[in-house]
Amino acid sequence: MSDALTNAGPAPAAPLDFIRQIVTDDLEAGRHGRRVHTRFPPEPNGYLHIGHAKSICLNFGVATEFGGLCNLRLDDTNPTREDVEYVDSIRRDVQWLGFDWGDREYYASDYFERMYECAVTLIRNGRAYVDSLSAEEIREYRGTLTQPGRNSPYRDRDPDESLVLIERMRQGEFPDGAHVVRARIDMAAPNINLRDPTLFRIRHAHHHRTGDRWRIYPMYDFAHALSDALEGITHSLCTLEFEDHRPLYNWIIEQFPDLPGDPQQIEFARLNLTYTVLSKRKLLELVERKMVHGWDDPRMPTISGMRRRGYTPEAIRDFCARIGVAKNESLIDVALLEHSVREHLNRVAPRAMAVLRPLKVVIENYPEGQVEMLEAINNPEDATAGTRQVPFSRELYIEQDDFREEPPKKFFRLFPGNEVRLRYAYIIRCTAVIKNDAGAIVELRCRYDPDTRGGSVAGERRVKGTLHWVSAARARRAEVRLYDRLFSTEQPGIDDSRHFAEEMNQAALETVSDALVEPSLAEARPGTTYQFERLGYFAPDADGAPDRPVFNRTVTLRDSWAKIERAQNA
RNA sequence: UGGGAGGUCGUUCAACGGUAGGACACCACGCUCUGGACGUGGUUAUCGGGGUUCGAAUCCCUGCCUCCCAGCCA
Repeated sequence: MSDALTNAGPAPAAPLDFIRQIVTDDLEAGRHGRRVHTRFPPEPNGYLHIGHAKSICLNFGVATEFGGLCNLRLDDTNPTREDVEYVDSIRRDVQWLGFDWGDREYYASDYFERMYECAVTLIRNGRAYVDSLSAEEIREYRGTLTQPGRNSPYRDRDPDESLVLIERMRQGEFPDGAHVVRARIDMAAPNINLRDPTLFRIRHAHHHRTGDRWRIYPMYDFAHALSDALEGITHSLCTLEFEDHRPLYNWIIEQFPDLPGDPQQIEFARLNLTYTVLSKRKLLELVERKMVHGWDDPRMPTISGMRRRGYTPEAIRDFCARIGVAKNESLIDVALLEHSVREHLNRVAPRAMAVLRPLKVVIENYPEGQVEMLEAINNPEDATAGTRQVPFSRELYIEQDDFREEPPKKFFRLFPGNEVRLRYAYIIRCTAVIKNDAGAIVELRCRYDPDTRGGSVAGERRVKGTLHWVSAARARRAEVRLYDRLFSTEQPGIDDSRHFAEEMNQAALETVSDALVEPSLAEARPGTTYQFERLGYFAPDADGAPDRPVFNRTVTLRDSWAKIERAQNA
């Protein structure tokens, strides 16, 4: 990973968000030994998505801005849901986003032994016990939101007896659910998390890292607080739904004052985005029910999906900076994400010409068999990007949308008798329209003006429209996948009278199998996103072959003609 | 109806007792060999009611609305 990119981020710009404000105050007050140490703690039970990107940018951003460190911690305490495939994808995605955790890649499972010892300590101190109620009984004893719970009959079990039981639980002597280790706090607490929360449960399951060494696994609240303390975390940033857990988090931390860290948990609002879902459960369901083609389907809001779609790490980081961090529960307009993507891609994407729905054009007065190489600018926003040669010939293809036999108002493109410029080439005039027996337009006859060649000073004549095109003889056939928003409703799943999948956008993927692209695109490989002029940004997909490239549409260009047309039709 | 949290332009973030501002979106116009980009201008907001204060989005009281919590998930 390059140093330049490592945990890239500008100095914090004023004003500070509330978390950076807290960190600033902590530093000034000399808290946490004047250190800043955060962590990004995903559970490896799914792929990372744009919501995680927010958390990643926050945790790594805060750490580097304040001269601290951020750990990557895989929170792998539930072997029944987790998998190495997810671990690998998480490492890949965080790195791709541009963040570096150095050698601080930790796993909650590395701490199982210590967590076990902590549980034993709590039992010895009378702060925990082994409960032998069933899951259903525990639920009944817990009470309700408005009624206090009741003590379990095992709550006052002799610590020595609990000690024997926890050891036997560990040895695998009991089936799942037979016993559980619980903290002894307060069954009447108004905060349900304090009503003797479970610390360890029995799970006869194979763990992706610890194998079959353990038959009991710690619960989130216990594992998370201890992991933070063990790693010397100072600021433990998490989402709002854990606000209720903070008293328990603090309780656990207080039980073990000898641990290296004295972390404080701070909660912020998770990201919600319009026209998509950002819950691992729902994303997993889409994958498992094969409603999308895997976690990295370009329609998915996953990091890997966005990467495949052609989004850049810079764009995603910019988006995360723009949305800010607060405690308001917000729903961000996906247009903001698309704006960040366009803004970055506009600066860096090499331009090329491609025709999605070809319409043949014959330049009647252009010599048959002649091929002329025209110079095209690779990126008008970047002078260092240079130029390339594009072949021009008598037979071309333009976009079907760029011709209308009967032009609507403000239609600047080609129509009978009208002149347009062919990008980097000549001004042409449409002289005839050729149709098949069914009346469909199959070909245009045009004449060009040799004095208007692109780039030449002589060609100063002005026309309203400029069209992109490809040479019929030299163009390559390509498959283009046109992606759009995954859901057709702003907040899929908000209406719980129907399943969220019913709100999927059936037009989110349209495959164009016979697009034509300029020859230079034959070299295109995944990793670079191109701008197809006047159409949008497109990313080469690994599904493509040299003779059959495949491109994924990242996002369209802003299209003011589409707006005009919509207004006219309205 | 227990506990926790939150209400500022359409959306989102800011304003830390002193002119409610930015970004996105939207609407005009200009510019353009991408109807892209860029430039200029514009519309729109402090949840309601009281109070404190010279002055309140900010402090106090009160009401209303929204979200989260009853996994041996995280």
